[in-house]
Amino acid sequence: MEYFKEKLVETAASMLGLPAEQISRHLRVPETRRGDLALPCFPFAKTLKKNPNVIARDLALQLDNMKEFSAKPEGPYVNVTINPRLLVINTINEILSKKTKYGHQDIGSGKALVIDFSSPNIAKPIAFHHIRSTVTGMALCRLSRAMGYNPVGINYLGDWGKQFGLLALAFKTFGEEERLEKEGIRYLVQLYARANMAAKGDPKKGILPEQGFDERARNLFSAMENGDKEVIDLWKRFRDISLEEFDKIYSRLGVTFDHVEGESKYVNVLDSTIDKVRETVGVRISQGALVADIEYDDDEPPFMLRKADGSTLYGTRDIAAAMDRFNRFEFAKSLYVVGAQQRLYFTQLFRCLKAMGFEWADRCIHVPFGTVLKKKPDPENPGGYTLERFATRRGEIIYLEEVIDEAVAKAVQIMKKTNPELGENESKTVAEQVGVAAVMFSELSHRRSKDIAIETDENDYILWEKLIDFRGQTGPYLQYAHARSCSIMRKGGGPPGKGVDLSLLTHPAETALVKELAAYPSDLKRAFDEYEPAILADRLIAVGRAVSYYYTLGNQDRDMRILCKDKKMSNARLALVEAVRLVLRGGLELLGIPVPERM
RNA sequence: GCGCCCGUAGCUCAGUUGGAUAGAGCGUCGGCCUUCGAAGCCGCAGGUCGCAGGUUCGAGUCCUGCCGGGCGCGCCA
Repeated sequence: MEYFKEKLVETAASMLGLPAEQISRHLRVPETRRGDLALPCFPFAKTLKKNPNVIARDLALQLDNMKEFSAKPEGPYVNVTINPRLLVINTINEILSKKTKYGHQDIGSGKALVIDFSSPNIAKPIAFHHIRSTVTGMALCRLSRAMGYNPVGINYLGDWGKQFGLLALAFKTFGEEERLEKEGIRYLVQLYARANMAAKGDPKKGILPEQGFDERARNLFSAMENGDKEVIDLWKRFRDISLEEFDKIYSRLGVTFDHVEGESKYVNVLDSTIDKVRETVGVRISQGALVADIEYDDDEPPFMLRKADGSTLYGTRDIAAAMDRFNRFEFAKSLYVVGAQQRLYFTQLFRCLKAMGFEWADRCIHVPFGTVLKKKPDPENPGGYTLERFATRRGEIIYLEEVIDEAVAKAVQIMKKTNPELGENESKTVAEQVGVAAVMFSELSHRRSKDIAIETDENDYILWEKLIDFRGQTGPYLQYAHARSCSIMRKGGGPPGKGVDLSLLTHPAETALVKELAAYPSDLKRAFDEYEPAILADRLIAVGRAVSYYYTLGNQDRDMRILCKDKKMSNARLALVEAVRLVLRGGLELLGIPVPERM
């Protein structure tokens, strides 16, 4: 496809005497019935001082004479159809030779691209909302590798901060050793909820905060920062318990990191970090706290480095971490896949780094995403609904593990009916893969900026059938399309060797399918450029749809089957299906979604 | 109150950075299993693109003002 676009732009540019860039900016994909590419000529009318209809007519004439295209003017548009024979041959051959690396590029030329993602807080379980940063971050790692970067995935644990003072205090005052031993992280959640209650109370329920609890927690965190052994030992236990729990989920999701490190890594350099800020941008005391003296908008809260009680905040640790990352990796880009709530925070962090004189501050990019909300029926407005947050501080939480389990259970159920002949082992593996795909893909199929609403009934019971679906635009749908392509390849004896006549592929369903494949590379690039894996997900859905339709043609008409009587035709179709298989597989792998060969 | 994000079919979302008659999935209804895998395919119905102005050859897309929702706005991360 890129070849044809370039060819078109090149000829148009030389004919009109305009820079190629100006042409390609306006090149469009029109409605399918009009052709494959379209060039509106309004934009050139002014500079060339010619009637756009005339420009279109002349251009169409020229393009129509080339072997690559047929073209006709329609008013001020040139509609171009790529020679289907060439497009089919060109696209399929390219895929077959590049395999699952089709569409990959080397714009990164091996430079490091740091991705800070997942980054859960210690002592809290991985909740459903963590799916966002985790899956998006993983996909961005793989996408950046496909674009020639060397990704450095960092799981930057929230393993330092006041909440550990709170938690340690809770454990010391009313913790039960046996329960911590047995229940692990789930017990920590309860402790945390109880600690929060003690510290802040619950105005809704009329519960008052416990006298002095919050202050004692704060003191305990200060003690931690000063190296108090008893608290630190406790903290280490909480951390170990958490990491063990996290690993279970990461391995189910197939998520890996190049580095797992947390804020605690920087406790020893906090003073020198603050000194560095002081020397470069300056600091001042504001309401007892130490803040960075950068430029602020009106009413903007200051960027805080040290609280009035002397303990530090995450901002200080993030400055240290950013410096450390640049020193270690000399990154070309450094992405922070973190919720949109922290937008203001990150603009301040980057502004501060920039003011400190680090030119690489411009390479730091916050990749934000929307919030996970609860959507439930509105009792005051029948038929309507309300959106609210999950009250994690009160212990209200959806465990990601639970969601995956639910999806896997559903996959098991379906597979009992549809594919009972799979052995027990494979069946179990595949059900896991399908369930995981359903959960992961539902995240990857929306633009990051959208909030996610989990539907519940009026009693907060999750409507699982709305959350987990295997039909339509889903992960399992793509896995299914892929598994069928594998099945056909198995029955057809694998991809054909040399001497395949791809020019036999002239059926509209075949050329339509090839066009979906041909659009893959540019969408891959765009998915990376916009840090938006959903663009790739959409592309794969389009391929899946086109190939599913194509398969179905063989139901009515045996001559339309891939494995038809005509050997030459069959070989050509096998080549096409192999190309589809490679694209689906390559694309799903980039999204981090498992790709079973049967299901 | 101020700032940022979102608002497109009953629901969940696309819409290639300003181009032609706004597209998918789910759901509803109706079809296709003597299947190269029905987790599939086809069809019908469903839209004042939140509202009102503006910019121009052209606006779902840009600007302004409203409306609705989300998020943020100092010692949490």
